[in-house]
Amino acid sequence: MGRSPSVENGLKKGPWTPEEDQKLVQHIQKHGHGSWRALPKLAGLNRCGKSCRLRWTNYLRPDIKRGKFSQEEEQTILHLHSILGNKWSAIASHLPGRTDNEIKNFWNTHLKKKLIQMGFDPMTHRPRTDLFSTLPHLLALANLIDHNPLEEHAAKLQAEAIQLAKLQYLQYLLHSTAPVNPSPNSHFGILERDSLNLLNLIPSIKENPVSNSSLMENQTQFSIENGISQLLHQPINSSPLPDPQVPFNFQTPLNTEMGQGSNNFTMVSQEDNPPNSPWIISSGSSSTLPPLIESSTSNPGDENSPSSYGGSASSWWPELLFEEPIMHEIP
DNA sequence: AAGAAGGTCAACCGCTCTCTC
DNA sequence: TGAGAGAGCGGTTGACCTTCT
Repeated sequence: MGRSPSVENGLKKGPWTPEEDQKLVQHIQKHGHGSWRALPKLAGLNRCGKSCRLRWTNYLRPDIKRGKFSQEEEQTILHLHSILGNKWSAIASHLPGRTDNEIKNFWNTHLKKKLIQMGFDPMTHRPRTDLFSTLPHLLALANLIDHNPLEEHAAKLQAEAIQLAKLQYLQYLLHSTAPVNPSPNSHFGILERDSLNLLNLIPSIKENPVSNSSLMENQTQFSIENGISQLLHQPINSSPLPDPQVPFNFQTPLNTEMGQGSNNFTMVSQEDNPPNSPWIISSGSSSTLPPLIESSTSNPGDENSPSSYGGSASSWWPELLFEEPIMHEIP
């Protein structure tokens, strides 16, 4: 493994021999490493100090833990990576006996691939923007009973995604059900019923705290709890104009029709969206279903604009079934 | 059984950060 | 305050290993 031995500037490179290891260990045990640059000469090694430091910290240190990563360690890495990103040394500091190099390798060879296979962006830990192509994963994860750490992590993220979509739609409904003088016979009554039904879904977030820890620890990411709190404290008859305090961006005209049939949506990449919004689903070419969110960054016809994906809302959000077309008025 | 393809991981490279003078 | 040296970090490489065909 490693590289073939070579000599550059009189210094040896490549794999370490047992003799070299022994010299390095004996020297450090006796004198400490001191200056790494000076160490090779003092230890009688024909290596550069950097190579010695790497060999010691990644392989020879007595407190190094070898062997397979446990499920607990795997879970920790996933969790920390979702917060810290590729800060391997920072992640390693939370895993006694594991080196940054080892964790980095484990990530690149195992976890990253698994996340990709499950439809997640390994950098953001969010479902990839092509939501409809990853729908099968999403649905499969909903039925997970296996408590594999990765699947658990994935399930949390997917649950978070679904709950976020629900929250977005709920807020849309709250805005759209803002009657000045509600009448029991008006269409608003139906929409209020839908809103209440949606509100009933919310406790599932509290009961099943999705990625709470990571979201809470990473203040730059959207917090579901904050979203709920803000949502539930918002007056029902609030202005239909977007509330800057609410992390969703509702600028959708409300003279759209809730109904059946396929609808096109555009998933807008996370990078294009406000920092508080993990992603945005914007309206696409069809208007038979109210857009969940109108994205200001979406520009149909523009080549650089996000791609459109066909799909029906009820297929990716099975709990929200529209039994009858409901018209609602422009506030 | 043998070659190909893909996976693994130790080690290197180059950049950045921190410390000292 | 700026320059230089040393240390640390993340990305990449490439030889060996394992699995597949």
